[in-house]
Amino acid sequence: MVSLTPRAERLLKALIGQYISEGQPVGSRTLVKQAGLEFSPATVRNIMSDLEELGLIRSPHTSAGRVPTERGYRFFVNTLLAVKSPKTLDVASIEDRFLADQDPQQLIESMSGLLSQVTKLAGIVRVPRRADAGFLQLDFLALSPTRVLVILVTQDGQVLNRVIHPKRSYSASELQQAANVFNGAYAGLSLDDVRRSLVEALRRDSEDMQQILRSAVEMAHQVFAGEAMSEAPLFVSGESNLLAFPELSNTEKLRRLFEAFTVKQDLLHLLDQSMVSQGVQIFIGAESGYEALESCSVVTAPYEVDGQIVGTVGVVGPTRMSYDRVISVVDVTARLLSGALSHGVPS
Amino acid sequence: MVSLTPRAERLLKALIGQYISEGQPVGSRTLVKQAGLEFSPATVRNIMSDLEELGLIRSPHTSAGRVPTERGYRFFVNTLLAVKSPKTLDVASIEDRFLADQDPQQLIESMSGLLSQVTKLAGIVRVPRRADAGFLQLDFLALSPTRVLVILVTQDGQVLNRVIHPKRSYSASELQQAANVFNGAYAGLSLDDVRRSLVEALRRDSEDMQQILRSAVEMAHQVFAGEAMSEAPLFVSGESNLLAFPELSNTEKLRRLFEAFTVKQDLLHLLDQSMVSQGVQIFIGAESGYEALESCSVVTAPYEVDGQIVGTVGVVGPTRMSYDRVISVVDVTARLLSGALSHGVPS
DNA sequence: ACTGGCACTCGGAAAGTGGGAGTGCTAAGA
DNA sequence: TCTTAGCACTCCCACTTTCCGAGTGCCAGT
Repeated sequence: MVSLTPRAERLLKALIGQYISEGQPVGSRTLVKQAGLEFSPATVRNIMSDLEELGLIRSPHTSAGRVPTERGYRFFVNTLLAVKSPKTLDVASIEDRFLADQDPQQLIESMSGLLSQVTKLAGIVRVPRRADAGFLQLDFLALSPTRVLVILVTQDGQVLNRVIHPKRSYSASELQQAANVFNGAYAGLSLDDVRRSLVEALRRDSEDMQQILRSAVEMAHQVFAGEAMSEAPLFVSGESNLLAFPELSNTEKLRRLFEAFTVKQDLLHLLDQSMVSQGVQIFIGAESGYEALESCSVVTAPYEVDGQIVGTVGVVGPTRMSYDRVISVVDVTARLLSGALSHGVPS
Repeated sequence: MVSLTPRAERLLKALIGQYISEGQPVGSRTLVKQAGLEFSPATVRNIMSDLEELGLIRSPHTSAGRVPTERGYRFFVNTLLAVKSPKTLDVASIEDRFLADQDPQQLIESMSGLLSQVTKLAGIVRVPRRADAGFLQLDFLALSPTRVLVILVTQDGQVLNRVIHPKRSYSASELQQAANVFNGAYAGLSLDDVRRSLVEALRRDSEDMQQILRSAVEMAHQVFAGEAMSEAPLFVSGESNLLAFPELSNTEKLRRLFEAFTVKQDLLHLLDQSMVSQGVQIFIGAESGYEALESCSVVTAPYEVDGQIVGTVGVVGPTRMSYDRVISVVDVTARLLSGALSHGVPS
């Protein structure tokens, strides 16, 4: 890690701050005026020259000012950024969202909208993978002689349902009994394990299985094999906020970016990375490793249920974003979400 | 309605076709060559002049070719467009989507993605308003002593669920009984009517109500009053396809448009309009009445369940779109969807 | 070590230029 | 009377030229 003189640090910080708020290359004169520095433009130029050698800033061309490089941003967030305690206004508007009593699932999904509204950037949220959730119970509900509603509930309160058309019709009590037997047999496993067991059970096709359990397994399998189970667990909101940034108005870049929002693959990988460790993580520009995100930064923070990291919330915006504010917003959102999820949702 | 000589019609049709495929103003010479017309550019110019007077085409400036006006497009789709029977390729790729056995709800929602993929434009779908659906049954499922899962099933197969925290804990059999009583009391109403009845019942707070029904009403009310009931019933997919069109690359217009996709209000109104009558409807440019859609056209078609119109599918794209193809795709999608929904979903 | 001064560079806006595509009009031909 | 060839005209667009100003780097003086 580079180390700078205090003066150079101060300068860099002022420059990045100015560039973030204005979006224009910053010249020595402007910087002196704007930051109220007590030395002259010429001195500033010398220091800038040093910073440029270190790769922290660069000039778009000879007679423009300087703009931060990705490395500059990185240095900035690593060492210069006093993580601001979030504006009370922001916290209040975030907390408001948690007052509404909601399903955990819905609450989590709504976080992307919340983040995009507060930051005016794109909000993203990675929800817990369904397949990893613990199996709580299954129920069969007869809708009509040919249609049965299968309801799958996980330990963390997610609910999945699907209407199936069983081979023969079942009475309500048969269904009840099937559910009971099934729940007894698969209690405590993860959904993924249950799915595997079901496939196994069907493959063996053993005659020794209770008739009623066999029916339950067949019906349940239709739910566990369904695509709802493997759906990409990623939500994005407020993409259109990004249209406001001139540095992203390059049509081709924009296309790539929106493509990434649609395909979700890359973002998902990125969010998976951020789930391995705690606290806010920041991917600046090319650091994410995905071309589509090259002039963007991603700020993420994982959230937990009862101490276990289960997902991530975050924000995507141009590299020129208010890192201090965004970081604190993402951080507090993740914390509040963890809190709301961990001690249940009070009504 | 204007009437044109056959020759003028032919010319207009060729011009619009050419403009749709190339996106450039069309000149007299180009038109003669491209459309293989047997008269000269000069004649074409004369006819164009007439068409311009009628307001069907216009020149962006003196020495450019002509482009269709909205009125021109309107005339085109109204009288010149032989509604092409859809390409077998398109139909096949659409039908493929229906093979997968799905929830009606999911099937409907997936239509927006389907339409956007097939047309390379933005696909939209208005799903049936939950509040209008017929109430089929309600069930209570104890998850834990303090949490009860309420499952609401409508006659058309939609399922809505929510976890609530009742004041006191109920046994499984109590819940069962409560559900039975409730279902008996409210059978056959629409969800909206049920909701109203519940509010009423709670307000009267009558002592003469059975204790068990009263509990059921209280718990049910939490579901019926929830925001899930009033959620905007509109899905949009493939917005990013629209970035490919140069005529929409104007950043401000684009912002407006994407804003409309996010807010949904305006689009919803538009789709509501299209639900009143059968068959494909087309809103060209300003015809929609919404500024955000000013250089866009919207093609919609309602879909039905058992002869009742319940929602709409559609496509949003630039006014310069392949109306023939888009119309047939939207039409066949709506038909296939109606079909799939009406005789149940075979597995 | 800092600063004022100064020559230099370069991008971007403004103004000028030429070419080409397309038009409208007119007059001649079918 | 309708069509067409010819022609003058218009106007955009792409290209160059010019000019200005912001900003730099360097040097010499404090």
